[in-house]
Amino acid sequence: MMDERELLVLGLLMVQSQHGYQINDFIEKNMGRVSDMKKATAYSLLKRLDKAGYVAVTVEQEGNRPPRQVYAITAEGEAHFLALLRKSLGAMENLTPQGDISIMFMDHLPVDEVISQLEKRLSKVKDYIETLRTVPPHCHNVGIDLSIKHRITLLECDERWLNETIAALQDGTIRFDGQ
Amino acid sequence: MMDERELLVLGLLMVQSQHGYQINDFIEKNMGRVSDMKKATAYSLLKRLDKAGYVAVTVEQEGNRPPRQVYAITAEGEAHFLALLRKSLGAMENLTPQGDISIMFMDHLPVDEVISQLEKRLSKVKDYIETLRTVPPHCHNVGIDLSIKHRITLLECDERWLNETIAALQDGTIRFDGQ
DNA sequence: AAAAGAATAGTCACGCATGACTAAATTGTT
DNA sequence: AACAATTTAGTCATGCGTGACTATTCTTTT
Repeated sequence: MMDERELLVLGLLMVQSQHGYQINDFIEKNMGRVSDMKKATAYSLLKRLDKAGYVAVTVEQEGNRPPRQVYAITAEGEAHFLALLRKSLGAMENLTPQGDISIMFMDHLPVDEVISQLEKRLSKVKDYIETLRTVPPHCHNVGIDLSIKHRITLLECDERWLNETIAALQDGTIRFDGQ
Repeated sequence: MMDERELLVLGLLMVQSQHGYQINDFIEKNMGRVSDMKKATAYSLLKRLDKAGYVAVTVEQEGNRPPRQVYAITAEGEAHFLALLRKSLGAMENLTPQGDISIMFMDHLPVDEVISQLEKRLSKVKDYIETLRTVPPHCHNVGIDLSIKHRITLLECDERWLNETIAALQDGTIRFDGQ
């Protein structure tokens, strides 16, 4: 989890040196779909990466604006980035997915309420798939396009599962104990 | 994320009062598949829930063993549990899945190395599906069985995606820029 | 019976993540 | 020209999560 954030920040610095605000801005605007990292976290991560020697900081004065820290990846940083990348590519994500705990305990609510909540979830999933579909293809970067396709594929699978589960709850194929 | 852990602990207490060790033991052994919560976290969560009035603590002395805290859910705790459950059932999980950052940056590695890492990932996914398939059905609790089926469904989808992606990388349907 | 190992039941210091805050410069408004 | 709003660029206190540690009891082994 922490590794992934390190990977993301180092990956952005692999393309070009950036200052803290730029990195945060990019994460919030373009990468909002793949990371929920917050601004303060990006800054503290950069500080840690600097201390570890993976990034080099220089201070830049532009006009009479306040001085900014500019972060650039070092040679060790690049090596570290590649090591993290290999490790993360070969690992299985998602060992403990969020949202499944509530499925486990659904028996504690009446069936019709479970159905209406799952319908809410379903409509959110549909909306999100639509949003992802409208992301324009990123020509010079196969990985980004692949990762978006990956997300869409998994969400479509979840959509199917939700539809089937709601149907099974409605027609009584799935029955709660004692209801 | 924190809500899910609260939901899990309160859910366990909905069935019966437990002491800290029992809860942790249950999470580690039976729930290891759905939560990676650690022992110390369970204890600190219980302390917080106590302070919030959602659980009541009594000290129990058994034989000449050291005294144990026994945690029981209160009426407010049950109400809170049901509120969390509704909220979590109706929410879309997994907005930012782990493991996808590395997909985004795969362009930084040579194609054949990407393929071999994805093959590693694929074999882990397959193994995990096998493990989940051997979990015995839990007769009196529809939710638990459903959540396991959900996991398997999503993992099978990921397995298909990995197979397709590896194939596309191998036969050159997907090409890296400049390679 | 003595020592080693495992199970039981926690505590605590430390590190990461973040909401809330600060503060200057720039742009827009009247 | 004066004032407000927005953008830019951070900092900091606080809270959550956990690895590592403590300490007692129970169970084997030798």
